[in-house]
Amino acid sequence: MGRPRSEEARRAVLDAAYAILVETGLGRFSTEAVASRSGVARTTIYRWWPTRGLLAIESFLDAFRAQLVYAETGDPLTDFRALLDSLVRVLSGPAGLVAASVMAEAQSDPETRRVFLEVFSVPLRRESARLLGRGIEGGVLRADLDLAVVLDAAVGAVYMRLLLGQPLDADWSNRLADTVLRGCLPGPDR
Amino acid sequence: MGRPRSEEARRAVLDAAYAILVETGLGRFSTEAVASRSGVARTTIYRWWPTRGLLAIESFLDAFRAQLVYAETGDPLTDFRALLDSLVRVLSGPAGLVAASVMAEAQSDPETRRVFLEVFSVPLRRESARLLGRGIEGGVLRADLDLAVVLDAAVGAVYMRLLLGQPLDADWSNRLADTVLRGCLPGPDR
Amino acid sequence: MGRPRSEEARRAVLDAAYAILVETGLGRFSTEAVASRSGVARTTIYRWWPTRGLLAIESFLDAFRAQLVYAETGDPLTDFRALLDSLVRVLSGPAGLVAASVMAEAQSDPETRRVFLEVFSVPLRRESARLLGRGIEGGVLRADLDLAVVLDAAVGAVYMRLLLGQPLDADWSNRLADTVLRGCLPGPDR
Amino acid sequence: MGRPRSEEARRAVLDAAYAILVETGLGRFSTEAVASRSGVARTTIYRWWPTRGLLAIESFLDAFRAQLVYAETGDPLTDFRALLDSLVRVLSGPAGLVAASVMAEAQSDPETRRVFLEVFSVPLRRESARLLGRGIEGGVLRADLDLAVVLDAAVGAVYMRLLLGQPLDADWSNRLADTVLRGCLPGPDR
DNA sequence: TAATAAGCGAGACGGTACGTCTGGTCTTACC
DNA sequence: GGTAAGACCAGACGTACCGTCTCGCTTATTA
Repeated sequence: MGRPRSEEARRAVLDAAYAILVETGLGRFSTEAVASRSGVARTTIYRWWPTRGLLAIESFLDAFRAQLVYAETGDPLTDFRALLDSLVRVLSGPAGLVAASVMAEAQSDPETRRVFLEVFSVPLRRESARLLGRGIEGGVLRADLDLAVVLDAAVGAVYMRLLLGQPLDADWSNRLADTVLRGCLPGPDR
Repeated sequence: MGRPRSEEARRAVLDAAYAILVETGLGRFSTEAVASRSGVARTTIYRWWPTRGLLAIESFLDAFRAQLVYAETGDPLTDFRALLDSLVRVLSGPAGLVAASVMAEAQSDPETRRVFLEVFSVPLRRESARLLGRGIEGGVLRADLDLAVVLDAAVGAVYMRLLLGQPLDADWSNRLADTVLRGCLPGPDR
Repeated sequence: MGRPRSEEARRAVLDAAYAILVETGLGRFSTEAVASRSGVARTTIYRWWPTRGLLAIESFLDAFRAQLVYAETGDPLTDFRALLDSLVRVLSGPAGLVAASVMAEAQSDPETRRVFLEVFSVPLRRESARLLGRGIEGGVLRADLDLAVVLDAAVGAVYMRLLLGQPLDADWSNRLADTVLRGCLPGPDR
Repeated sequence: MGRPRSEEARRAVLDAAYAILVETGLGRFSTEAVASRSGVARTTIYRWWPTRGLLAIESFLDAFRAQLVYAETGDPLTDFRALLDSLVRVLSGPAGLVAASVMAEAQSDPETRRVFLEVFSVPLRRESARLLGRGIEGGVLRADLDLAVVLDAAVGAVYMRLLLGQPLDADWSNRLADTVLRGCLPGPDR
């Protein structure tokens, strides 16, 4: 009952949060700043986003979702490359700063880490694993592939460059895919 | 001239900073807390460590240095595995939490990022690259290896698991080395 | 709109400020000390009293007001003596220390001086001048009295003894009135 | 034994202290500021002037002494007027700000008050009292004069205007002398 | 003429208080 | 019952000075 939640306020908060993260990073990302920028009262923000981290995550996902391409050409290797490339492309833009902010926040707030894993990291891994799995089934990838570790290496490289502030671009993304996939091809142990 | 810097105070500050980062992470890592725990005056801390991040880095390096093994058996691949394993072993302990804190801090303080890169990341890469380079010279690794990307993948995987709070252990470290090195061996492009 | 100001907090601050000034003088009169003694947050104090001096003045006036007697017997000379006596009596007590503190503070803060003049000094002079004016009208005081200077002499003597830490008592107050008024009586220039 | 005190340092400190008090008042009068302005080490200042107040007093007296005229024309009333005028003239200049600062400091430091009384206030009163005393002896002033109170009124008026930031000039000084002396002349009690 | 004792500049140290910023919580009025 | 406004307590921020404490260097006196 009572007055329904204001969608207007929700949008204003998420937009302001995203903008602040993109423009100035975590440093100036305070409830105070979001409130003043969005014109929404601080109390209202606290009501719906109990912690800074959760607000950051939501504003990130909100902007990130649907930007990631889960294309399906039939060729698992091509699809995997495309997925990696898509990830890199998105993270090289403003959303990258927001993602990095969320990971930083996660270091001091376990709840933020949990939600980040759950809503972003795990689904991404699941999809990637599915593609590689189809490669195995199709015989284009080694049957004894250590899937988890391959994904750690591929995705970890992206995260690392993001967090260290090193450039992410399509060329690098291709070289990453080359390097990772080369170890996944079938063939004799040399 | 003037009164010489107190080595005692320096040690107390670094120890307290390290302990706080290990025990409670960045959340409670304030100059205030370090001062009160170390018994050193807040002004003294500011005199030597102008920002939180630099204090975190120094306390991390101080504890990290010499824990990392740069062994040299003559076999570059074995040495590379040992280095990776050593990195994982150190980061799986308390120093890992401190490293993660520093990386988080680096997201909001460019100076922290710069120093972290300079004093930790770059030297580690340099050493790793040297080992792989010797493998190429010796013919046990492909001549056309994309060294930079291989290191991104190997080290990135470690960073990622660290930051996402996922376990780092010797078994995983070995599997990571297996996976990474497999793609580096010489052989026909398949 | 918004939450209304807490009268409780206001009282606690003024009382604590007054008590500190009385007990230890300006030396230990810090926002910090008032906050800790009153139990009111430092930020709340800053919200309402932007400077130390204004807080001191308000706590002084708050305690001083209504202690000063503006009696009216019909005889202006008697009333003037009573006013002077009343001033001396009040300033010889705890409020005297607070008044002295405010005057000291006024030496380094023009705003404090301005407010002190406006809310304390000027009204006191106005009332005194009114009494003496009625004496002139009634013919008991010289018509060519230099009112401003007479008040400078009468009130200045009180201020001076207060600031130099010399005793203020009824006997002295009477002698002061005698001395000042003697020069104000009508009579031939001798 | 040992190295003798540096007169150069002493002068530099007193000059700097005086200049600071004149230019910015007590607000910026810190040992730090005096040290940095004078080029003398902070420790050296503390060696010779244990408290702020004593430094202020010394720098004041140093500049004030000999500015005050104790002329002696033979006519005590004229001499008294001259003394008052001289006091007003000196205090209306830069030394006035310094004197006011010292009195302010005296409110939080009893030692400062004691020394101020001893080296400035008491000698001034003594000289003034001597002049008025000669007036009584000569019969130009009432024999039953309340000397202490007359001086309180005369000097107090000057102090008060100084501390309240009100102008001190020769005209006012003459009117003050007129007003005060009028009550001191012999004649019937009216 | 060397030792020595005090003065001095430099600058670190443990502290206190500053005035500001932000975090969360609360209370009130309005919608 | 949601929302805006804004007060409240709490506590960290980075800075300015405080008064004390080593230091190493300088300068007279005295042995």
